[in-house]
Amino acid sequence: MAAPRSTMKFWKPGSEAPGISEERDLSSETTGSPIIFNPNTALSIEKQRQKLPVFKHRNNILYLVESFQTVIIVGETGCGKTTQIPQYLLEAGWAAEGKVIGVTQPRRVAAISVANRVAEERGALLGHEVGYTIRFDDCSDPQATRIKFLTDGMLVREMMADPLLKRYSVLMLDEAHERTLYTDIAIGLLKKIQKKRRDLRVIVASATLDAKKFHEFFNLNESGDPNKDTCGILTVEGRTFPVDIFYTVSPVPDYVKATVETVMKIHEMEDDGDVLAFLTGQEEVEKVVSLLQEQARALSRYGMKKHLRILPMYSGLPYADQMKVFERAPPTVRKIVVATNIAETSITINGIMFVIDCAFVKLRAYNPRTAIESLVVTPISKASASQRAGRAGRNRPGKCFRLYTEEDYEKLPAATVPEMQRSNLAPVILQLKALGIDNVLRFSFLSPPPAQTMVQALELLYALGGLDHYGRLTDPMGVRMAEFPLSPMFAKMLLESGNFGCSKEIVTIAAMMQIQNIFVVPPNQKKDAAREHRKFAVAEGDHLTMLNVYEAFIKHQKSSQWCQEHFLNYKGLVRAVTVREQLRRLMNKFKVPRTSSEGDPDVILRCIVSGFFANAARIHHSGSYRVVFNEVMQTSKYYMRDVTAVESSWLVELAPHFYKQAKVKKRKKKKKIYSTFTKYLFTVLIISCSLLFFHF
DNA sequence: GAGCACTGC
Repeated sequence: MAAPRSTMKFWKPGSEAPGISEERDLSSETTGSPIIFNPNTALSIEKQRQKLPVFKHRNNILYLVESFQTVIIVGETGCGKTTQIPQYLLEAGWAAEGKVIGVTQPRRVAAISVANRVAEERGALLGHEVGYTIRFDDCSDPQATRIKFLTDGMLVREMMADPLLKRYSVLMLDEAHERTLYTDIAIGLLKKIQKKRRDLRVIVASATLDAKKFHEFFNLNESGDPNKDTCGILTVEGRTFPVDIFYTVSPVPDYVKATVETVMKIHEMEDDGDVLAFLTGQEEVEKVVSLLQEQARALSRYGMKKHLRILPMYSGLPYADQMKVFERAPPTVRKIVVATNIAETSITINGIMFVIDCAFVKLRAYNPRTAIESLVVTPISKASASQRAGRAGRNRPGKCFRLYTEEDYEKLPAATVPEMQRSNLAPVILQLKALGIDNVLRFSFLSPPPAQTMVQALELLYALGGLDHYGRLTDPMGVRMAEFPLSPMFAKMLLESGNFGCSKEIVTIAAMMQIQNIFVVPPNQKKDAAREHRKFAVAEGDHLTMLNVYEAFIKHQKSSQWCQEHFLNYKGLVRAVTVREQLRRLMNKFKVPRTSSEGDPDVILRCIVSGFFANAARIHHSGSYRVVFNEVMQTSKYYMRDVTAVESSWLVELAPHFYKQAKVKKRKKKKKIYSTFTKYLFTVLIISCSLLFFHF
């Protein structure tokens, strides 16, 4: 038998431009050397700063910020915009008289690492002149901090206390092209603030593709005379290496198999360099990893000099396993990272020279008709394809193998649909209302969401009691709901828990439901893990099961050893403790009585229904058995996440207007509530939950 | 009978 050979055929289009990536090199910023105060180091930091491409544009940037209310910076990867522009502004006096220069990031780690880097460049201790603010971690000083990095979600929160953001002279929205929910909210709100605060400057850092859209959005000049524009654009070239793009000769029938074959082909034909393969989910990643391990074993039997180290990467992977992808492989080993979309923007792995792109991604989608959010495998956008390719050119020239034809590439949409247009908007609308936006339908959205989704959200908020029938925020219920850093259903459940006599338990359940992957299932220990997990399971459902897990964790002194023995996510549980504390503080603020159900599950379940009544499903034709759920996931089938069985009479009792409405209106309306579930009744019936066992 | 892209407050 010969060593396995690949049959994958690729070709490289003659005119294809190298892959362009829009992202900053986060890893080099995080691994920057520690601060050493000697003149040589200071000099070298200064020299390093001057070598960055953005330095040439320093005066121009300052001129633009002086002249325009908004400046769009098209900053390519590695140009230094994130770390340098705030410092230029500081040096030019934009942080005088106690004002602050704010820079937002979509992700927490990015906010921390960039703040670290800038503090280091200025020879400052983090948290003084340069600081950051993320949830649970405020490393800034209200008096001393001049440059503040924060998550965009945090900026929106700050607007609740300071609607005109008076402390800030300049706000820079970094990575705006990613179009996360909170970046888009911040953008809309900043435009509104700018009309009242002519002195406030906004800098939007974006990729080429979106620059024009941002410009049109922020430009308040209606005269047609470009001299009166209030928004300017500047492009700063980046510093990346060229990436050769290869397409398959013909369409690929199975990208999982094709990924394996392409990895082997690279290993066989190409020079040294690590490989990064993109797939859509955990299952595909593990499948490819195990197929590759088989192939690698076969290869080693033939005495190949170079070995393969195959590593999976997805967010549900235990932390220690995730860290393995960042370890440098010895020269005799080629590292193969098989990852989900986490590797597209959230993490950067050094040393990648080859990228394999399957052309798909799992994205959240929202169906306003059924009010169901789901995860759907979708073709990626051209912007995404280019971002993936760019992952091969960070340290030296690289190659990207696309598992699709050039013709199919041309058919991909230019950009991914912004999150704002594919999410449940109830949390967004509650926030906007709390920020004083009365007419949310007329809010200046950069990309307006579907009207039906807005109406759906308004209806839900009304049913929860957060809005009155004029659509105004209710006081106190709506006002308080908006203050919780949770979705409105959770907030309602928490605020009602005192009345039900179970606030102690409910606050734990709410905190636990914010943590993903509480239960760890290592692929090679599935049975052991399931056995341990079953010990926590209760018949009532997932919510009480999670309560069990949390209470056991506390009982065992939050021991990481204990977590390991029971296949529980230690870091997740520690986070649940912190989240719980924050929620508890808010509940104290709103004087929600501290009560305990003292072991009676019914009050807890009724309280859950008071928040989640809109997420009710019947799981049997007889209609006698009902569940409430947290989320619905659509993969190959529909799955519900975090399910608990409830009495159907509770739904009518605890949400009379919601369920009466369904009865009074025509049959059509009634159908609307249930039909989505009855279709796949059997799926829901059998595979609906993580630990709950239904006995039929 | 056995699944879950990725963030964020």
